[in-house]
Order: sequence, then structure tokens, then C-alpha cells
Amino acid sequence: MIFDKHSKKGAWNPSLKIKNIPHIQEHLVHWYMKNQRQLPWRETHDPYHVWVSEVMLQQTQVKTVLPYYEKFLRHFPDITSLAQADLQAVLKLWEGLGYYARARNFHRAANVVVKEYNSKIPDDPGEFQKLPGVGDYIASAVQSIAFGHPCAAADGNVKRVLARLFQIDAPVNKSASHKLFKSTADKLLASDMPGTFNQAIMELGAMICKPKHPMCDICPLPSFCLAHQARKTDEYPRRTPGKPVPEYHIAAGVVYKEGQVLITRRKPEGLLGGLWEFPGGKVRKNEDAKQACIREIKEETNLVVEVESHLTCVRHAYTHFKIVMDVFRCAYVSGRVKLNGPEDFRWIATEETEQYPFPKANLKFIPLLKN
DNA sequence: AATACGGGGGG
DNA sequence: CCCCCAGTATT
Repeated sequence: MIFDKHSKKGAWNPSLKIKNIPHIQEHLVHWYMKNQRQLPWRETHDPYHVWVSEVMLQQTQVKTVLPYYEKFLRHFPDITSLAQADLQAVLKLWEGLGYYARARNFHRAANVVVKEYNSKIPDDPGEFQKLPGVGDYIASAVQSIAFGHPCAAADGNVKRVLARLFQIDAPVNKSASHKLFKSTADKLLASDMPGTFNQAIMELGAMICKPKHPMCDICPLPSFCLAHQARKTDEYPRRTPGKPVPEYHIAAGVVYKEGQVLITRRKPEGLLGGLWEFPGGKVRKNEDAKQACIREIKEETNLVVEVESHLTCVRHAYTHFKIVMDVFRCAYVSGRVKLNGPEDFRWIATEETEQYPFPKANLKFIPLLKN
């Protein structure tokens, strides 16, 4: 084991001595050349295209990203068109992809590039990383792939590969571990072809060195892999246990008035920021979902409504909590909309919902709506 | 250093 | 159904 635990808790010996660097690089890149998937963002080095792909691929699997990537580039073929676009249009293309701050930050960053950098994406890792939504990983990935800068990308795939290759015991899900994985990745980086190398090691993590059931029998690196030799691949990467996620009971209402329904827009920041939804909120203790629906709609929109029927119950999991949402069909009774919480509202026909970006939890019941 | 922030896939 | 996965901004 390379990293010996010191007597002090949580301290890991950082004196990394990687062996066989040139061999590992050669085997890895050779494997990648022969086995890489054909992906649309690999057919170009255009920094904007690479950037789009990396923002989407953050926390998200290739299969999910593919259709979003194509659609996004059709609507916004270059940085200028993205900068000029309405945020709502950007969010609509992002609908269902999650982590909507990525879209908001990317849209802001595009405007910074147009205004501050003469519409040229910075060919400089430090400058590029100043942009909103561009952190260590995105900066390294885009700058290495598009411009050939020797920056190692250390995403989850890379950390898993490195943890196994060198039996690194630092937990991958602790922020304090990032430095160690990043510096290890930097040492292993083939700096004469950083873009190819970064993609190669990430591809290995995605296709071979998978979280569960790594395919060591067809891996190009088994003779270098310490975890594999110790028959302990399933013990790496180390991970500190997560916290239990609470479950909330939510009530939401589809308020009908003269053949239209009421939707509200969430504040621009925070959870699902800028997206539209059907009004509602948490069910309190000693309250049933129906009462909560009526109360929340009154609080958020000032409308008095009555519940006509129970439409459906939707379950949805977020990162750090999950919800059970009861959805009611409501009838408008009285009042004028005065917003308290939401940023905006619309009365729309149910077919018009497709023009607005909604959270996944709402998309689960929208098909049930009719005027 | 810990928390907020989606949604998909696998068992 | 529950569990696993994982970059960036914010606190």
C-alpha cells in the first residue's frame, strides 16, 4: 500500500511514488485509440462544443446527455447565440437534465465571454476557470481537449481508476481528498497529448473500471493495478458513508379557471431555480394533503380554491431528500393573484405546458392533465 | 470542511 | 423500492 495511515486520524501519507508512468500511459492511450466510443463531442476540438459537452456530462451519464447535446447545439450553435438567448429558452432545453444551475451559469458565462473576451473562449486555464460554473474539472477537460493545455482532469471516473491503480485510501467523496487525486492525475498525465490522455482515463473508468463489476479481464492495465493484484478492486475507491435523506410530503394543485391552469415560476436561484411548476408546498404535521394544497395556494398566490379531486401521487428523489407529492385538481373560487414566493405566474392552456421548463416531478403528472 | 443542488441506472 | 453515482458554488 502506497499510502500509510499516520497515527493521526484522517492523515494520509502523500509521498506518492508512481511506477511505470510511461507504460501506463502507453497502454491506456493505445487501448483508448482502439476502443473509444464514437461520441459527437469527440469529432471536434471546437472549444464551445467541448464546453457544452463537459457542462452536460458533469454528474450526468453519456447516454442521458446525447440527445440534449444535439438539441442544444442545434438551437445555440455558437457562444454568441447562447449569450443572446433568453434564459427561459436555455432552461427549456435543459429541462429534465437536472442541476439547473449549470444552465444558468453557462448562460452567464457565455455572456461574459462575449462581452469581456470578444466572444473568444479563453485559451488559458486560469482565465477560463474564472467563468461562472467552470471549476477545476471543466477547466482541465476543456483546456486540455480543445487547446492542448497539460491539465489533468480529475472527475469521478479518474479518481476511481487512480484509487484502484495505486490503492489510494483517501475517500473519494471528501473534499480534502481532491488535492491528492488531482496531483496523482497530474503526475500520470501524458502532457504531450493531454486531451487524449484525459479522455482515455475517463473512458476506462466509464467502460472498464466501473464502480460495480469492473471488467478487469479486458482491462489494459491489470499488470499495473495494485487493487487488482491484491484482489481488492471492490474495496476501491474508498468512500465515507453518506447521511440519511429525509422524506417530505408535498401537496400541489392544478388550479383550473375558464379552461386554463395556473403555473408559477420559481425564484432564479436555489432548488430548480427559474423553472415553472404547479403551486404547492409541504404538508404540515396534523394537516392532510388536501388542506395543505388549499393553504399553500392561498399563501403563494392569494387565490381561494377548492379541491375537486385527487389527481395522482408522485414520488421523486432529489440528492439530499425525497418527496411524496399528492396532486389535486382544483377549481378557482375567488381572489386575484398576488405572488408570495414565486417570481411570476401564468394562466395557460394545458397544451402550452410544453413551452415552459418544468421539474421532472411535475413532468410525471402533466400528461394526465386536460382542460 | 460541509452542504446544496437533479436525475438516471442497477439490483 | 432502495442504493449508488458525483462537479461547482456557497456557507
